[in-house]
Amino acid sequence: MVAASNMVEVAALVGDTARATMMAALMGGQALTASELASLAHISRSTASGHLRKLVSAKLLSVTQKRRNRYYRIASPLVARMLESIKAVAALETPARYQPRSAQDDALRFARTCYDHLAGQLGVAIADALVAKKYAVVNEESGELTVRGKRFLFEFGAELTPKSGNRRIFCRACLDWSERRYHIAGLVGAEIWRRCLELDWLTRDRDTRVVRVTSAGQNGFRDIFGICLNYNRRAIRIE
Amino acid sequence: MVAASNMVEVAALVGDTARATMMAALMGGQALTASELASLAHISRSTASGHLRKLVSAKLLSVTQKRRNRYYRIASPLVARMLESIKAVAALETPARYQPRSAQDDALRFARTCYDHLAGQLGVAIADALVAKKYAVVNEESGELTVRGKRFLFEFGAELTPKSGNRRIFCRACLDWSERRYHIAGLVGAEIWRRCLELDWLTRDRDTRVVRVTSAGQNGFRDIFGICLNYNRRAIRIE
DNA sequence: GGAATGCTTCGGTGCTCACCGAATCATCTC
DNA sequence: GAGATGATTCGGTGAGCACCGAAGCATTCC
Repeated sequence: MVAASNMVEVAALVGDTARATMMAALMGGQALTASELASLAHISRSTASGHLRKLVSAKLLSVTQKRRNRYYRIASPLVARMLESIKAVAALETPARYQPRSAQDDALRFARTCYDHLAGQLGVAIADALVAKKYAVVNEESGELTVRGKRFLFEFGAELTPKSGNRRIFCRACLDWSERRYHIAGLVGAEIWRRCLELDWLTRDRDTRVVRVTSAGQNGFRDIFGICLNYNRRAIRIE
Repeated sequence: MVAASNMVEVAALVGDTARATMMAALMGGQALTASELASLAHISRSTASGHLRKLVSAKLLSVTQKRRNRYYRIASPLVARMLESIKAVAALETPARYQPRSAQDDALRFARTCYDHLAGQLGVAIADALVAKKYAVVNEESGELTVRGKRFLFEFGAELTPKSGNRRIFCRACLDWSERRYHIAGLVGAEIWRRCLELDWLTRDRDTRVVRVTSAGQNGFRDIFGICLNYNRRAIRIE
């Protein structure tokens, strides 16, 4: 019924431990360099390079050159969805030993770091809240702060004046893998994250990118951002 | 972030031409024998047997023994969804050459044969219509006709008296792959299909399992079954 | 019981592909 | 320009696995 040829190629690309490990590492939405991916997958740089070339030419990954490094990332939400669906089938195979593991996944979905800013449900909720209050405009691959938004974040304690000589992008929309919606990156995103840590609203897990909300954060997000967090149920409501 | 091991195994299983061909052949929801699958994939029976054993033990396929034959089928909707998502990614890879192919897929989704009865949106709509009018009870892996349902189908022209010595299942629910809902199989399903052909409501495509609705069928399904077909948009509404 | 059919197991062959190290290319720093 | 860093290309090696035919097992028909 189907032209299976391409399907086979795609599945075969995922069906290798080294490649799958690299793609799994990229599932958080972060971009990583070839060397980082090589060491994560425990293979030599040359081998990794070959794998990455195949993955890019099959459009499973995309690559952007930045300075001397080449950053690889998942090419599209479609690819992420595919990897998730494969994972879902794989989870069926093993009886029930991986349930605790999935709790970790849930935590990652709830709140995690992406580079130097927040992602997951919490990251998306913050972006939504800023948009709802007309503090920001966030659409496909671009983001902007309104004047009122700049004042709001200044009062919140974010330092939004770019350091001299720093060409960093001010505000950018970053597609959230697990939510398939946008959260805020760039200097604005980084400063929100920094300030949340400073205020003890959030803490990081050791060795993972999981972010946890303190009770101070629970109150703070509700009072300042109008975001109601229910960590147990992983539900987020914007008032 | 993920235990990639099983994911790799699953993807590697799909990442082989022979296995993928066999699974693609099963995507219609039909069950096929080992020999049929072997010849479809152009491999020897022994090779096919090995592949099928792996696919079953990985729970991608399930197998049921019936008489001398072993019938293989897709193990769960989750697996079907995974294969679809892989196909979706594979379709991205090639520019736009496979668009016409997808029209064929749409036609299969709309109406197709499954063994000797109807499947696809049309098959599911008929099952829904019979349930809505309390002519049938259809739930997981079982189906039943009410007394009024038997009268209705008798008046429709279906011959529901089983031939003597025939142990065929009378009415059975059959999970529709593309719709993820049930359509009606067994003698009842076969007779509905036979009568629709007899009335010239439906025609088959040559060499495929695609079923097309004639204008007589368009009227008939609306007047007798209360099913409104809009083939262009592939939408089905039950009045 | 004997023949036919459907499927699986076994042993052996050959090809594909993941892997590495060394060399090369490209970019950035001093 | 020299040196450092990041990434790729190339040639060669080894292991895994798809494949087949022959033989064996199970079921059904005569």
